[in-house]
Amino acid sequence: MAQKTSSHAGKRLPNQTRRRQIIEQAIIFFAEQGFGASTRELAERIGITQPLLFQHFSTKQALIQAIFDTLFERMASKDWGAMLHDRNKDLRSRLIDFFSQYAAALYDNSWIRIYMFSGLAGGAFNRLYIASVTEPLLREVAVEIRASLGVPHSPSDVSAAETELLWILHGGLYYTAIRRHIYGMDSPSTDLAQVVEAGVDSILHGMKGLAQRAKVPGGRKNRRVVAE
Amino acid sequence: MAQKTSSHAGKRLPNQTRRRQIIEQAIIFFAEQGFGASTRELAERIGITQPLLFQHFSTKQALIQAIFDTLFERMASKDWGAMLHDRNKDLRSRLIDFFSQYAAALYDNSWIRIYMFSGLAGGAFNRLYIASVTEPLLREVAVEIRASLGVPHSPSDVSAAETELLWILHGGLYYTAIRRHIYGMDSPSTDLAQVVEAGVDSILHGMKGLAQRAKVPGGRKNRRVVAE
DNA sequence: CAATTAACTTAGCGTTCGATAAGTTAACTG
DNA sequence: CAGTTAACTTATCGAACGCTAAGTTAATTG
Repeated sequence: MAQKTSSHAGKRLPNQTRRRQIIEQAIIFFAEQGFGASTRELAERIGITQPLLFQHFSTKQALIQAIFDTLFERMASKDWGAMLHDRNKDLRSRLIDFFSQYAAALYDNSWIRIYMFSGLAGGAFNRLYIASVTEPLLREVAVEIRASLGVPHSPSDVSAAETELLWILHGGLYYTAIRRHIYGMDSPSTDLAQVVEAGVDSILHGMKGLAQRAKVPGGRKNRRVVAE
Repeated sequence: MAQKTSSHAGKRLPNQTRRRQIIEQAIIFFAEQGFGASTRELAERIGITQPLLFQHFSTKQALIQAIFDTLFERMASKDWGAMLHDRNKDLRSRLIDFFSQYAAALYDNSWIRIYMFSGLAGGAFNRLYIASVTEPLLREVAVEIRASLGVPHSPSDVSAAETELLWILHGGLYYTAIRRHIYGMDSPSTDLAQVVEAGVDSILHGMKGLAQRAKVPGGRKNRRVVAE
């Protein structure tokens, strides 16, 4: 009764081709509906019957795992680091470029919604991604900033406070994308580039403060002062 | 097998008391499991039978709506604005206090998880909350910062770019909480207060920059009064 | 204490879910 | 072109879902 969504009708596809097609459509489908959505509706959208899904993936969870593997591979294989180390450009331009492109990729291709669904489900996917992609990238950023400030800039020199500050920028851009594309709030008057620019400038100043403060041993651990 | 979570066993409760108990437990339960979780398991956790839920809420969706109403009321009734306008403290202290407490409240009481589930489900809850709570608060923050910079500081003077910069800080803190409490990544070496402090300092600098360079031509809604 | 009310339970309905088994047919091969 | 393989469908199972109807029992009232 239901008709296929694919370009031409019920062709038989080689095993691996069909498998890849299922994964690609499942990424889009589960990103929209969440992992609780039914395999029947997914199959209908692909234009196949539901039991065929289980000939390529033993369980629904196995299909979801294949989605994670695919997305992880896709994001981890990109080379954002190169953009950061291009010394032909000044640091500020490099950072703006890096964060602009990284922020754009974060939303693209259903990544952000799958990522949020996964985090809420409690699996290890997010921790794996953060530990092996995001954290190293932010550390590279911190190293570049420290280098341009003329302070020691081996990876071990980066303080936790500096990393956290970069996490604020990263998370802020992340949340900006969520607000626009998940919550459906459009901020019409500013574009992403402008936001990234202002964010990078702010964080650059903050990093400078942290780096200088770190030189002084026993730096300021000020508690809030409610004074008078 | 499962025993009631309440203090003492199967007492009969007056209508409104039971209703409130169900809502409170449902907040915790759905925050953990998502709205796809079953009403049977919720009932078991409360220590009642499942059909009793439907004597207080006509449908599962009605219960979820009651959760939204309760959480919205709880968050919107707090008076964070007062903290911002306390001129006995300097601006920086006020901002650090404000963002510290707001960030703490964001995670507390299952708020952040319910909020994320809701956003992904596509309802109007998040847009409503942002428009009536978050946006006004950030605008108040921007007004206070502009006031301390000696530039025009009526609410209409706040540019979109300034709001977006504050959104980065807000989103960054939000995402920090997510990372710690949803993804289960603990950043042991820094506490939230220190992160807020660094973030506020960075954003204060960024806001100063934006306010000064505000008369860039080509801006859409930028009717800037600043002369220079 | 008997009668009434209201809180709560027991039993079960129709539907949808993930998953399986068996049968069908398109595509390849010699 | 017959035979084999592999891609795909039909039909269905048991479990879990939201929700309902009818009965039971604790608390209240005169």
